[in-house]
Amino acid sequence: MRAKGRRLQRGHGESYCYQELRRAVLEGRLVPGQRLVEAELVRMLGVGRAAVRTALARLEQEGVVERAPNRGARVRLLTEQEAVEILEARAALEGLAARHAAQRATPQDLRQLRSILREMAACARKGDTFRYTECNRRFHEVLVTASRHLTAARLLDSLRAQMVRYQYRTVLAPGRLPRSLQEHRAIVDAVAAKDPDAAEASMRAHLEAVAATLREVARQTSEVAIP
Amino acid sequence: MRAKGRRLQRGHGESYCYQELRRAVLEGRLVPGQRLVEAELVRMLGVGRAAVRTALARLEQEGVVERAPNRGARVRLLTEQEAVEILEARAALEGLAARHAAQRATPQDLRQLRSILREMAACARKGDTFRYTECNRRFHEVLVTASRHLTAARLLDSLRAQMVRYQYRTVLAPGRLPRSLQEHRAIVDAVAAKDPDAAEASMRAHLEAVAATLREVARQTSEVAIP
DNA sequence: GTCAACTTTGTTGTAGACAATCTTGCAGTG
DNA sequence: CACTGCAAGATTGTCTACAACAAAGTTGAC
Repeated sequence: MRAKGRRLQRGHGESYCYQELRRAVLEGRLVPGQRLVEAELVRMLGVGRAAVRTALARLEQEGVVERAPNRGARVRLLTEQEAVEILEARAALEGLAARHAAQRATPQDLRQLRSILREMAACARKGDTFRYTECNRRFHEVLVTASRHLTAARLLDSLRAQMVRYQYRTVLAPGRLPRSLQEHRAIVDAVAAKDPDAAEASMRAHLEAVAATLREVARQTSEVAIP
Repeated sequence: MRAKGRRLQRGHGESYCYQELRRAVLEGRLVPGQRLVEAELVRMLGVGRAAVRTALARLEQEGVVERAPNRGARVRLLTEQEAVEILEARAALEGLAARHAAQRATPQDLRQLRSILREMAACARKGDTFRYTECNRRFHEVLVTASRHLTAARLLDSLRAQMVRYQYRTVLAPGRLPRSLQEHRAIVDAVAAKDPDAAEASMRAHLEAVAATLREVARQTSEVAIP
C-alpha cells in the first residue's frame, strides 16, 4: 500500500480508494478497531482527502468501518453476537443462491466446484487449514457466481467483508474440518443433481453448522481469555 | 424539502442529507431515473457540496442511486428482473426474521401485529388499497423489529429502499388482496404459536407469492406498454 | 496530592475556487 | 437532409485553506 507514481485518472480516485481500503481490511493489513486517520490514508493511497472521505462513507454503509462525528473512522469490530447474526443472514442468502445455482449452473461451473472440492480434500488430508480456508472462500464465491443472482451476490459480498476477524476461527475447531468437507460435497451433489430444494437445504445446514461452531468456540474462548 | 433557517449542527450535515434524500426517494418526491445535480441538492438542503457528495456515495452503496464518473447521480431505476431478485432476497431474509420473531416476540409485539392485521382487514373490506399498502409496510417493519435481528433488519431496510417503484403494483393485481391478508394472518398465527419453522415458511410463501404476482404483472404490462 | 479549568495539539467538517469532463446547440459540409 | 466538428455552458472531481471540535496534557487553586 504505497503512493503510486503516476497520477490517477480523474473520476476514479474515490473507487480506487474504496477498493484499496476494502482489500486492506480483507487481507488483514488493517485490523478491526484500528483508527483510520484521513491524512494518513491520503499519504498512503496518494489521493485527495475528498476521495478518502467518500470512500470511508461507503465502507461505513457497507458495515466494514465505523464512523463517529468529529472522531473519525475505525475498522469495525464485531461482537460474537453480530458475527453469528451475519452467518445466519449468509445462511439465508446463500441458501437462495444455492437454489438458483441448482437451476442455472453450467457444466463449467460444476467442473470448477468439483476441482475446488478435490483441492479441499487434499488440504484436509494434509491438515493445511490455511489453504483450506482459501479454498472455502473460492468455493462460496464460485457458487454465488453460478447462481447468477446479482442481488444476493452483492449482499453476500458485503456480509463477507464484515467477517474478516472470524473467518479463520471456525475451521480450527477440533473435528470440524472433515465435516466441513462433507457438507461442501453435499452442496455440489445437490447442485449437480439440479435439485433446488436439496441445494438450499444443504447450504443452509452447512452455514448453520458454522454458526453453531462459532457460538461454541466463542463460548469456550470467552471462558478462558478475551481475544 | 426546503432550506432550513437555522444552521445545522456541525458533523451532522452529511447524515441529514443522506436521510433527507432517502426519504425523498421513498416518498416519491424523487422518482427513479431522475437526475440528482449536486448544486441543486445543495440549494434544496442547505448543506455544503461535500455533504451532498458523500451522502450520494452512501446511497449508491445502498443501491438507491446510481452514479457514473463525471456524469453525476440519478435515482436508480430497477428492471423487473432486479425487482424480482430483491423480492427473493427479501423472502430469504424476512424468513429468517420471522423465524427469530417466533422465538423472541413479546406479547406487545403480538398485540401490535394483530392490531395492524385488523386494520388491514378493514382496508380490504373497503377496498382501500392505498392504506392497505401502508399497513403492509408497517406490518413488515414491526415483525422485523420483533425479530431483534439487527443484521437482517439493516439488509432489509436497504432492500426495501430500492423497491419504491414496485411497492404498489402487486396489491393492485385482481384477487390478490384477500390472499395477501390471509398470508399475513398465517404469519402472525405462526409467530404467536412460537413455531419458528411455520413462521419462516409462511413468510417465505407470502413474499414468493408477491414475487410471482410481480412477475405476472410485469409480463402483462410489458405486452401492452412499457411503463 | 487531587481536581477543575485552561491550553495545546491533532483531526475532522465545511466552504470556496479552479480545472477536467460531459452535454448541448449550432454551423458548416457532403 | 443527415452528419461531423466545434464552441459555449453546465456539471463534476479535486485541491487548498480555515474553522470547529475532541482528546490529551498543563497549570493553578484548594
